[in-house]
Amino acid sequence: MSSTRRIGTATSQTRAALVDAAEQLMLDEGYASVTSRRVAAKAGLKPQLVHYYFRTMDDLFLTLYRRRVEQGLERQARALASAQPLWALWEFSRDPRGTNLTMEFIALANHRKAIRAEIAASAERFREEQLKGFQSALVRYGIDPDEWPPLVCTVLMSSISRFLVIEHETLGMTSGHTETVAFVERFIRRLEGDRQPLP
Amino acid sequence: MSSTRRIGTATSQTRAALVDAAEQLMLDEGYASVTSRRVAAKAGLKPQLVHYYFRTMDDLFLTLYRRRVEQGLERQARALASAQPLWALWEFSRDPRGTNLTMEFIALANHRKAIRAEIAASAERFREEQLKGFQSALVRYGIDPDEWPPLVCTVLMSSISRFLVIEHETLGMTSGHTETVAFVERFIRRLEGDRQPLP
DNA sequence: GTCTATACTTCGATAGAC
DNA sequence: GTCTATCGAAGTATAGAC
Repeated sequence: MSSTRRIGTATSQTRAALVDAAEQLMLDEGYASVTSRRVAAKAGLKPQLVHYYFRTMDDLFLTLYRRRVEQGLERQARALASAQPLWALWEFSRDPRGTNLTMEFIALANHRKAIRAEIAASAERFREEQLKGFQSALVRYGIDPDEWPPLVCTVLMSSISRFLVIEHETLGMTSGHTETVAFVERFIRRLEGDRQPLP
Repeated sequence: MSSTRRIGTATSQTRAALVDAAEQLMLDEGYASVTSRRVAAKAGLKPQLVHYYFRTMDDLFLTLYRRRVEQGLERQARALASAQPLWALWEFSRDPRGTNLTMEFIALANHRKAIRAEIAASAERFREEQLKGFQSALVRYGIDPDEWPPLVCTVLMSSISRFLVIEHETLGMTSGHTETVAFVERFIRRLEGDRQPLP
């Protein structure tokens, strides 16, 4: 299948530098700016090196994406295992950096099938883990699952946080944001009390 | 300022055909596929014609966007003026075509400042109109505005509908969707009863 | 007013030098 | 194992022919 060319070890520092540069570019200027030339320039390297370490640009995107998913799942797991899982997940979901990257990947997925499949799969994993966390938390708080199904709660929290971040970070919009945040946090506070400072 | 070149009347059929082609491309393959060459190919025209009718690609994007905004505001106004404004707005917001295009433009806005400003401005207009509609509707239904602020309701409905459309249309995800839709519609039904078929 | 010939830039990717 | 010289295709945009 693959030509005998290229090897590029997985532990190479150059390789890692290229992934870092790609991530930064994607955040700063969008996925369309993540080209072999611009990534290399940002890392202070020659453009051809991108194609040495990654057979195609899709390879680079997938490598970057998987690295992010690992970090994200780990952070989410820590949030869900904490003393105030709802507060922690809400804060985690509102982190602009994560959402901005995710949105870029979703836009990218629109015309890159390999990436679309990867994102859909990982999104399901995030949701599954969230669901487990919400289920046990809501039971613990004595919430009636018929009135507030845990699955619905995870979808609601994801959609609200994502939407606010997109509007604010990408468009600079703010109208209705503080009110909506206060609204959501009123619910969380009823169940988990005030947010406790982390150790 | 502008060179003496190009005129391209606003009523030209060729011009309209290019905008149509751009819109279709954007929906089918994402904004990155909206290039002068591909737009022209889709319309069965020479690539250079794009630059005759639109000085830059940004011009084309803005023309397309403004056309969509006009249509969207009109449809939203009709929804809000109808007998069941909450049902109508919920259905309007869940229309995949509108959301898909909007998401593409938001992604595009990430690295095109002229477009970012335009989108932010129009998003505020949509929200303002929605707020007015929700305000009068919720008053009519006897809802306590301290418990359910109309502004928060508009943000909630927008975020949930957008999010579901993105997940479903772009990623093919469905987990939790029917449950969440049912959850939202239970609220709407309490206020407006069953959805009445349109005349 | 409408369209074409053409310039210039940047893209992804490969073959081959060290 | 690492990097460079180079190619062909595609991008935006302009000047000028009809």
